[in-house]
Amino acid sequence: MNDPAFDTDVLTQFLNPEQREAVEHFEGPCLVLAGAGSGKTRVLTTRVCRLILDHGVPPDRIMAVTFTNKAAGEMRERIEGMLGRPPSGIWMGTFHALGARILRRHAPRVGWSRSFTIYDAEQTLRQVKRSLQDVGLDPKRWSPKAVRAQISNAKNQLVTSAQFVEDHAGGFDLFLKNVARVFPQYEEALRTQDGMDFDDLLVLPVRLLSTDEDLLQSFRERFSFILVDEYQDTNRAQFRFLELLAGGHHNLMVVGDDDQSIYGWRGADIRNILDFEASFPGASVVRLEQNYRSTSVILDAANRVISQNVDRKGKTLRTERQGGAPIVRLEAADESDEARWIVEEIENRMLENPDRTHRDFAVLYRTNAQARALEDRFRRRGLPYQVVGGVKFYERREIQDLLSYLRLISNPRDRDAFDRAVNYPRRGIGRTSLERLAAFASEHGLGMLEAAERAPEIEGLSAGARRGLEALSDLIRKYSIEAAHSTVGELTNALVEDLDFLTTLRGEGPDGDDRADNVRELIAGAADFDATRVMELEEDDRDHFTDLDLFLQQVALVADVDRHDPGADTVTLMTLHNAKGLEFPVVFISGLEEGLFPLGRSFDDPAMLEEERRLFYVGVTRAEDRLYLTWARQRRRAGEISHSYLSSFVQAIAEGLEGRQTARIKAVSHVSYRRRAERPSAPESPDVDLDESFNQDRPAYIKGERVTHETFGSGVITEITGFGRDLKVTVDFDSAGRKKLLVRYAALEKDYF
DNA sequence: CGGGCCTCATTTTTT
DNA sequence: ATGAGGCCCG
Repeated sequence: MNDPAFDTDVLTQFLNPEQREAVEHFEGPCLVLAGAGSGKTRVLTTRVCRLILDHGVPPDRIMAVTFTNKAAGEMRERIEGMLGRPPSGIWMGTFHALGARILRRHAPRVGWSRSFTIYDAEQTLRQVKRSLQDVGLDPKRWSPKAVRAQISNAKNQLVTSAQFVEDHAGGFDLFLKNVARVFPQYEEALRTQDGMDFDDLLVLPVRLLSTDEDLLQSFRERFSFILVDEYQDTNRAQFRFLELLAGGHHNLMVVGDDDQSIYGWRGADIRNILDFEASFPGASVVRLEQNYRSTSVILDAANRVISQNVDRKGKTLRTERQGGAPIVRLEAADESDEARWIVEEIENRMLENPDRTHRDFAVLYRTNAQARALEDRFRRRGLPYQVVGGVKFYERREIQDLLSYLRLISNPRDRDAFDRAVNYPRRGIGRTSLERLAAFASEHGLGMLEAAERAPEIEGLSAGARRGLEALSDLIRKYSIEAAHSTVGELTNALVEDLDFLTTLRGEGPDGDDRADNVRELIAGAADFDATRVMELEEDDRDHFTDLDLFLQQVALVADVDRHDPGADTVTLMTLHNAKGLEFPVVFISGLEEGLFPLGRSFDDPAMLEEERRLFYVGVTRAEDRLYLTWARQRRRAGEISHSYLSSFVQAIAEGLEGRQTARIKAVSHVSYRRRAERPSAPESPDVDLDESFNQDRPAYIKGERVTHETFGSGVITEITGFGRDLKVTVDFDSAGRKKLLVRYAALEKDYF
């Protein structure tokens, strides 16, 4: 066997003194303030190895919390590489995944079964809607999304529904009063369906650990060493979770960067990291300020940006990579002009430097909606790309439809799954039948599926509906038996055949083939699924869950970034939030316009503006060699064209930028315009009058006039209604027939022939 | 009961 | 512009 001491020397010999100090930290609390690109993953993994090799800590006494499942997987691999064997027994994952894992064992102590279902955002929203209706509130009047946000907020602050009712039921805020009505009903509904929302995965373990002294004790003994990555993005519930687990021994190492705290809107509390030393007295603090990623040009810009923030611990990154290519600031006419330029620039860079491949490039943006214009260009140009996030695979309609069957097989009380499955594919069961079924179910205290099994007893059902319900319940029953001894792959495939799912999809019009492809991808994913890899099961867990249960548990917790494939040779397109923790040789940050980034809503709140600035900082520090900051003078947003000017974030970098313009800008720009666009006198001014050439496409329309539409072709205006931004025209198109169009959306051109 | 048409909101970021 | 959901009619 190897000599452990030798191993550790090898592991630490390339670390700098600060990194080594962190790695060699043994017991007690420790805060590692790790700047971007300072090698914190390396520190974390090396420390885990050192605990195991030098201090003889068994791997199963270690818990490591990461921000994404992917990060957990990578960490596991690196540890395995250093150790020369898999670190079996170590608990590694996101707070949510670890919480779920605890609950998979102990949920019965708080009122759920061990095979509870995890509801994603969509399912949660529909449950909120049902709950609104159940307490007699109109979901059209009280936005289910706002209610959900309020409930989620409360949970992340560890406020129970009872507490919420106490605080708000008698208050003056009508919205909060209504939430106080829905909240308890929502909680109860989830529990009777054996379902949990994401927040429950944090809240319930905390409840479990703070009410069950013996259990807490056993967990504290089990996990003698706890490591947390991305600590700056933890919220109240997560803090409490750590506080409980580390409460006895205080062997807690947290790694984070207050300058990269970007999840305040999700309840993350930057105070967790700023106040760590107060929360855990005697904590040692290590600062990692040596950056191994970026050139000094990029790092200087990053430092300049973040130094404008007040609420921070303060640190300055240094790098040995002096100099570097200048940061390019690009001005484009609109979003497609911007996209076109980015695509061309990537091609040029690749021509110029044959070592560059597509995977070296990333295009980042503030909002998912911006992906569209970019994607458009990439596709047209045939440049390989992958979009991370946006329309999530598991949220696609056809995937949800198919999953609803699997979910129903796994948990027959899943109401949301029932609602979906019963309606798709159509089987002659309509609204009236479902109302009858629901009435029967609540009358007899049954779930919907159980009620469906007793369809023959239900009054007033049509023969067709009765047959349909029986068919559904037979199908689910058949597969429930099947699930006990089949793999998910086999099960899913058989189900798709049985339902004739693919044929149904293909018959649904132009998207049908795409949707069928997605379903096939899901089947392939299910076939690939290897239950033993999802979680290291402990002995008595193995026979407790079916393959299907485990598959669904995993599906519920995968994030978008988890699906990012860094090995694929494609350009990566994603939001700045998703880019956290990643790095690329060449980075484009697009849409750098005041109002978009920073987002307009943050203007009146200094704390929000600081968070936006941290987000920009995160973006800038993703770049290794080259950084591009692009913006467009006008952009379609929410269907409307908005005019804007360069983001104040870019203006703050000021020096050393290489200013460039697209060909289209060069063609129309004049000096007076540019001066105003880059240095606006006041944020509210430069709306409409920026450039005359951009306002010419607002002609007055006249009845009888001929116009051309991009897709409908040529036609004659027959009617004009509304005015201002609601101006509508009715056009008789020569080939497309009569259409009513909103002028501000439809790109109509006057036809002069 | 189901399909088709109309209306409405949507755009901040996500485990 | 686009997608989802609601409403109406066959």
